[in-house]
Amino acid sequence: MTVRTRFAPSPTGYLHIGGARTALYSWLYAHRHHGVFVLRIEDTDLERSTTESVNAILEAMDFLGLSYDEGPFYQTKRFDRYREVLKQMLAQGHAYYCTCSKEELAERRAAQEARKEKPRYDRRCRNRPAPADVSRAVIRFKNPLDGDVVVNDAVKGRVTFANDELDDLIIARADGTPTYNFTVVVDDMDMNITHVIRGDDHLTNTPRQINILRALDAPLPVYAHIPMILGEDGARLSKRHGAVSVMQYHDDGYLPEALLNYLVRLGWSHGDQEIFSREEMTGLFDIEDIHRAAASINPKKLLWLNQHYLKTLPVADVAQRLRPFLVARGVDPEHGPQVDAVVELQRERAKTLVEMAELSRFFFVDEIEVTEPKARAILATAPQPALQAATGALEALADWNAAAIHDRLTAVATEYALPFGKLAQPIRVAVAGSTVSPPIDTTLSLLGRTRTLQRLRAALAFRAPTT
RNA sequence: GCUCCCUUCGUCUAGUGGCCUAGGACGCUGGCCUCUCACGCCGGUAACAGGGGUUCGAAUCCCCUAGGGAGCGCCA
Repeated sequence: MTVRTRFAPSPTGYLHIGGARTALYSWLYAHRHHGVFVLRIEDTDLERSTTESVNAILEAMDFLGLSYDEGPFYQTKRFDRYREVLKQMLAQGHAYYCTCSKEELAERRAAQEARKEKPRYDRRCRNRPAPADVSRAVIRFKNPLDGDVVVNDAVKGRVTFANDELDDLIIARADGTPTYNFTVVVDDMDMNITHVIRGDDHLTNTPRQINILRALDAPLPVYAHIPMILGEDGARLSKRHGAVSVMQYHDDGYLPEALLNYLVRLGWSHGDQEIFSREEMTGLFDIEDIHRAAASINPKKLLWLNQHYLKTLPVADVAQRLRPFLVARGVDPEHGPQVDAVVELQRERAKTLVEMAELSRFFFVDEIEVTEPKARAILATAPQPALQAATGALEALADWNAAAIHDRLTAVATEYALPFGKLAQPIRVAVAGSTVSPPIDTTLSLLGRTRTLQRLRAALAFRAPTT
C-alpha cells in the first residue's frame, strides 16, 4: 500500500511556522516512503476563508519547496459529495436532524457550565422523528453512547476516550454546509489518506472522527499528533510573537534550507545530528523519532543555521538570492564588483541576506556617508601624512590585487611607525563608511582602484578644513 | 469544571534498567587567531519538576502530587 499523507490548512491567514512544520513532516513522511503528498484547502468556513490566504499559503509552500503530488483540493468544490454522504448517514440512522436553536444551545451550555459540568449537547433531538421542515435544522452525528474509542497514535501512543464523554457533534450547519469534523473524515477517506500527521490540538477530535469513519465503514488511517510549537516565552505562538509567518522569514533574509533544517529539528531528532540537507532528512525521517513534548522556538539557533547555509551553499547560489535584497535597498548589483566575490567575502559575517545586503551596500553605491560617531572620530584623528602616503602608494600600484595592496599598506605603516591597524582603520572608514568591513586588502581590491582613491581623497578633504 | 496530552541544561534535544560522576547543538562565557567585524579552534557554564514505590541497580518501569498545554463552537 502506498503511503498517502496530506496537509490541510484552512485559508484564514498566512502559513506560520507551526503549519510549515506539520506540512514538512507530512511531506517528509510521504517522500521517505515514495508515497504521495496531498494538499487540501479546508475552506468550508465561508465567512473566514479568503483567496488571499490561499495564495499566501501556496506561496509559502513554494518558497519552502514543499511540493504536492496532488491538489490543491478545495473543500468548497466538494459540497455535492458531502451532501451525498450526509444523505447516506441520515438514511442509515448514523445522523439525525436537530432543531435546537443556537440560543437554546447557548442557554443550556451556560447552565451546564454554571453547574461545573462539561458543556455538551443533551441529545434531545436524537430520538425524535425527523422534522417536517428541515430547512432550519442542523444535522448531528449519532455518536455511540457507550464503550471506548482507542486512538493508537504513532506519536502519543495508545490514548483511550470514553464514548460517553463525546456528544453528538454537528456535521452540517442549518444552511446545509458541512463542518470540519465531517469534511476531514470524508476527504481523508475519499483521498485514501493512510497517515494523518497534524498538530496535537486535534487529538481530542480524533475519537469523534474515528466514530464517523466507522459509521461510514471506512478504514482508519494511522494518526500521528505532533506537539505544538510555542513562542520564545513558552506561550502559544501568535501574531504578537513577531515574525511567525513563513514569508516574513523570507523577507527577513532567511534561506529555506535553514528554515527546513530548523523546523525538522524542532521536535524530531536523529541522534546528535544537527545539520540535515533536504535529502538527508527525507532519508532519515521517521514518525517514531518525533518528540512528544511541545517545543519553544529559538530564534538564535535559526540564525546560526541560516549563517551555516549562507557559508556552505554554492557562492553563485547565494549571490543569486542576494540580488533581490540589494535591489530592494536601492542598489544596482551590476554597478560594482561581482556579486559572487562579495558573497565570498561577506558570508561569514552576515547571518541573513538582509544583513549581507546592508553590509555590502558600500561596494555598489557611488557616494558613501559616514554617520557613525565612532567612524567619524576615526577619520578626524587619522594620521594624515600616513594616509596621504598610502593614497599615493595605492595610486602608483601597478597590479590592483589584495596581496599587492597589503604589501604597500604594510610598507607605509612601517615607514610611519604605525601598527597596521592604525592605518587600516581610517582607510576602512574612508572606503566602507563604517568601522566594520572585511579585511582591508580584499575590500580595496574588490572595491576597485577608482572608488578607493575617490573615497580616500574625500576622507583627506573631510579632515582638511578642521586642521 | 470535565476529558485528554506533556514534563532532561535558558532553548532544541540524546538517552528506551547498568555504557550516565547524564552526551550533542544554540546561547552565554574565558582564551587563541587578528588590521575592524566576523569565521575558525580550544576550554567553561548549566538539566533528569517533586514525592513515593518496583529492582541488586532507575532519567529510563508503576503510583501520587505539582506545573504547563489542548479540547469541550452551526471555527478549522
